[in-house]
Amino acid sequence: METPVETTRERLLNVAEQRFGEGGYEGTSLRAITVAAAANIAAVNYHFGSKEALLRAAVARAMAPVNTERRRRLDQLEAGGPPTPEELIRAFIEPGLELVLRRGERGAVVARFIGRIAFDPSRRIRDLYAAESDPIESRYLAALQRALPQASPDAVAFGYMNMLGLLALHQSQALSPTPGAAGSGGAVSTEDPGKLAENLVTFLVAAFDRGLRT
Amino acid sequence: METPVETTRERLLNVAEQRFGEGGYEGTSLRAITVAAAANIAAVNYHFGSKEALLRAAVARAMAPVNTERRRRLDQLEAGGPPTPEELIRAFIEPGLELVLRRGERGAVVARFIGRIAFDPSRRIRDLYAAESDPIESRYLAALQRALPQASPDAVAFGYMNMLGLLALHQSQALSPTPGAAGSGGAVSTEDPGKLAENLVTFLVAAFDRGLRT
DNA sequence: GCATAGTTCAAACGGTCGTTTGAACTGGAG
DNA sequence: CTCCAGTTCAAACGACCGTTTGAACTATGC
Repeated sequence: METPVETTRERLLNVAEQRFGEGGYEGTSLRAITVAAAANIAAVNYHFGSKEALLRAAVARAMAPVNTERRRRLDQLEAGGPPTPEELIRAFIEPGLELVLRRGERGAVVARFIGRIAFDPSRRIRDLYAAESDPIESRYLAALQRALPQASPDAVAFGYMNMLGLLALHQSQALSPTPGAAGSGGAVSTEDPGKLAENLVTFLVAAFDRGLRT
Repeated sequence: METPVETTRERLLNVAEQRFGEGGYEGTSLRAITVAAAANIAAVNYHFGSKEALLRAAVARAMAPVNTERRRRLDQLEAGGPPTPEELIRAFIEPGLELVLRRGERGAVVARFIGRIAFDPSRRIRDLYAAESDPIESRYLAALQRALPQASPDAVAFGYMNMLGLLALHQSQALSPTPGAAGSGGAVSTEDPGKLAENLVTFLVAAFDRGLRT
């Protein structure tokens, strides 16, 4: 088996999503990234052009398989009869959690990266994430509206935003309490990605079914 | 009416929660804060000691009335019969949204500040928020467990974390879409704080009632 | 051999960061 | 008035930031 040599570009992307996921965009320096990636600082500007362009490339690479899987599931659902709310929620949540958490340690890094960037304090950074999931968003909204005809467009959008936000929070692992905190002794949902996805779907299905007024 | 002269310390706290709420901790410089507050840079270290201590003081001041109101509501609920899940959820959500959003423009700034800090990318910053709402958290968890005896402790903690996360996301206004985005044309929930609180409570009550397995 | 395009490198650029210093100002107490 | 604690100030500290430069290295094609 030939050694799959990682290019400098790949190492930069790998380290970038790890570090950006830990400290956020502003809280992570290019020097910290390039040192960890065993690359020269100038390599960032050579391969990507700027710090923000590096982030953009990392977001695009991380979101690509998630978007592909979501599109595939939506196509499949719409090929059959009109999908139920639960089927639509599954088609959104599971690609975001399972596809990314199932493959060991590295998947958790990618998930945390996506979840953090989605709710970065800076609007400009959040928009980088939004731009990557933009086209599929209106498809979900339309499908949810058809599956929930009694709910107003505002209510559907409200539910969709809550779903998106909760997913991002679990991806970013920001909901796991501080190890030394007074509350529960940890392990809220970090045990098994599959179980987390199942719990989150159940939670959201109940909320969508009876929690969307007007 | 005598002029209520703002002290330098107060102006620093006011501007800090505004700027930290916009750009996050790492993305906001002390110089940006002190210029907007018409104060000298050294005033921060004189009155607070460091940038992080300024943030800590701002978080404490912003959370104080919310925590007080939550305690008051919990006391009142536990004085009567065993509270329902809806009553507990209201006692958590409404102090976080109404108490802070009802008083005009300034309340929205405080809410955004709290919501942003609660999910700052840096663990150390998030812990500053957690430390401020620490003692009341176990009270809520215990009360929720009593109100939902059929749910496991893990499930209750899962629901509580989702509630806390969704509240913070709405407080931070991170769920309002980009003005120019493809999705809904904005106004997901920004219309009226009271309506937002009502929608969020309804959403969460449904999720707690039928969405917590095991 | 030589030329060439692609990549890496050490070093430096100007700028901004949080923090510190020591002097200047302020207003009430003795 | 003098004194003094409390506060504000301009200026500078060293460190780190993202970005740029221009030379050095690498590998492939002729």
